[in-house]
Amino acid sequence: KKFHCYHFPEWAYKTESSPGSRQIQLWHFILELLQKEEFRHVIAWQQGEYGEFVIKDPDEVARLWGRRKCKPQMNYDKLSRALRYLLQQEDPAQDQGQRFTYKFNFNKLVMPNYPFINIRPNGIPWILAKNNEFSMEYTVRIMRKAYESIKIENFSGS
DNA sequence: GGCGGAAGAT
DNA sequence: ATCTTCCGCC
Repeated sequence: KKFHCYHFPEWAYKTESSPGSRQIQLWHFILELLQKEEFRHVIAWQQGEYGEFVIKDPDEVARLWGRRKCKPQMNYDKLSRALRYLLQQEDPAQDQGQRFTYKFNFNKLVMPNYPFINIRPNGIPWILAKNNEFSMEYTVRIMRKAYESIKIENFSGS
């Protein structure tokens, strides 16, 4: 059976890419679950638009989130409220989704958290080359590499 | 189930 | 700022 999944760059899944030493952020936690095979019955990428995912077991996702944040009273009602805040923030014009489905906007949500990319207030990214000097060419090369790993890939499996 | 205002926590 | 909690409304 063929299905597709969304490839986000590896670094996006890593805990270290969560900004600073702050607490785990919701988008990052969701991405973590999405990445792991063992949670595919709980949450999974959805076919459709890029970044779309379905929560198959709302209670379980809420339980895991609550455990991670040490909030034993967490439930899907509260989790979904947080998700609504999160996704509204990245795309206020987002349509009301289907049941249990949400959509990440990778560029707006995850890209600003790329650990090596600095974003100026004007939105222009920059990366320092190894000699500690700014190079637009280097910046563009790294950005392109990051974007290339963002693609939909077909593969076989169960 | 899903939405979003309002207030509270960190 | 990023949720958490609570809740009325559809």
